[in-house]
Parts: sequence; structure tokens; C-alpha cells
Amino acid sequence: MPKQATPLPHTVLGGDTPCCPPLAQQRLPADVATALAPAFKALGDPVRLQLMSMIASAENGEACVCDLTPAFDLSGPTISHHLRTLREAGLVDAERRGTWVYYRARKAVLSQLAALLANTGQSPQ
Amino acid sequence: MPKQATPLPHTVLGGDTPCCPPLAQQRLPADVATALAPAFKALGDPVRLQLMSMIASAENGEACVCDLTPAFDLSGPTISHHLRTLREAGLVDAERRGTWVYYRARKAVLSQLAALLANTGQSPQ
DNA sequence: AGGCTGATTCGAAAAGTGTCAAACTAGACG
DNA sequence: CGTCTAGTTTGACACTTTTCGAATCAGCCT
Repeated sequence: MPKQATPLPHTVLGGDTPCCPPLAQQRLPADVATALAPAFKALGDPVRLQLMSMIASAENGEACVCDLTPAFDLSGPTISHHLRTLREAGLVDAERRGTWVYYRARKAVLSQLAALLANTGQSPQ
Repeated sequence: MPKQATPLPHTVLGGDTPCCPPLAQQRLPADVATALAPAFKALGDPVRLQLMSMIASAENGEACVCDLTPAFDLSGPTISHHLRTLREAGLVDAERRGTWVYYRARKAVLSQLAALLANTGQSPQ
């Protein structure tokens, strides 16, 4: 049961194209929904949502695990596991440089998710 | 049958205010992350994501359960359960009119979630 | 080499989730 | 009233997820 196999083949998310029309504009096909859901699922945990925010808002566009871990009341392995989840969801990239590992957000992916939820009608109520 | 027990007190999501600066702009506080995560979590299932899309893109802004259920290869109770999850996440509202129950999207909430993920930098890569 | 520190992987326990069938509730209608 | 249809709730089961400690891997440094 290899944890491999990116659930987000770049044929759906991560490219330069908008990936798909907004949720509210037309019905999302089943296969697209299946491809997109893991990204939302990854954001659906408070710890991972914070991690995502810390990474996306980091100084040089990247955050060191050594800075992320102590920000939570959780063990190293647990943080590492959450980071892996974000990675496998295609939301972040990891790079090792010497002793430390740095994570950076895949901003294009986040933008596409945003676009999916937007245009939902900004009329009041 | 009140749609109570909202884990998203309107102090965070659902109001007219943007709820919070974009994820990538500044670090999301723990309590805000805890309040927002359930909404993403609800969207993190392929069936619920499709339901959300069907509801948000429906003709008159609302969708009848009687139209949603047969669109899936799942039992009525299962669809009902997913709809409840969306409801409790604050993403949809339900209204019974006679025999049928209609769901409609809380567009303001979707917009806020979109705003949270947006402004993440539209520069390529 | 050997040891130190940062990070991931492994294995396991507790809690949570998705699904169904069966039982139930809400209206409509004869 | 009795019964039919639409939806929800309940109870159960398999599966997944969150979390940890222990073990491991990857680079430094002396």
C-alpha cells in the first residue's frame, strides 16, 4: 500500500490553466471532484491549515521544518506526517538543503482552488 | 428540525466581512484555523464536493434532495448524511417545503473561503 | 570513524468517517 | 384515519486518520 501515487495528476490541478469552472457555475464532474477533494481534505485539519498558512506566508516563500515544528504542541513525527499529507495533496513542495528541509507553497494550486470556490455570487446573502 | 450546532460561529465565517486575511498574507491564528478547517474538511470528500457543486450551480439557487440523491450510486441515508455534514459545516442551508427538502449554498461562506486561498500570488509558479 | 542534530518512517492505539439496512418522522392524499 | 412517498436518524461495521514513541535516515562537525 504505497503512499505514493499523487492523487492530483497535473492534468487537473497545478498547471497554468484554471483547472475547471467555478463550483457554482456548472456541476463538477465526478472524476474532477475525485481529483480535487484530496486538496480540500488536506486543508480540512486545523494543524495542516496553520502549517499551510505558515508556509505560504513565510518570509522568502519557504519555511523550515525546524521553525514549523516548535510552533505546535505536537511531536516531530506528527508534524512530519501532516507535512507529508500536504505534499501528497500537491499543496506544497519540499526541498532538503543540508541539514534542514524547507517547504514552499504551490501558489498556483491554491489559486485554482480559490477560483473554484469564487464567483459564487458576491451579492449579499 | 433546527439546523443548529454550527461549528462555524458567525463570528468567523458567514458574515459580510472577509473573515480574515488571505492564508498567504499572514499566519492564520490557531483558533481561526480551528474554526475554518471544518468547512474545508466538508469539501474534502468527492461526494460532498459534487453535492456542493450541484447545489451551488442549481437552477433557482436551490436543489431538491430528490434530485441530488439519484445522481449518485449511494443510498439515501448516505446522501442525507453528507448533506448534514455540509449543513453543519455552514456551507449550505436546508428548507423543507411540503414533501420536499431544498438545499441552497451559502455563497458568502464560499466566497470567504475563496478569498482565504486567493491572493496567493498569481505570478507563474 | 563516531557522535550529534534535524527530519522521516515504522508500528501501534484510540478516535473518527463512510456506508448501509432498518427504523423512524413529515407531509400529502384518498 | 390509513397509507404512500421523501428524508432523516439510529446502529453497526469496515476502513481511515491522528497521534505517539522507537527506530531509522541524512548531513554536519570534531
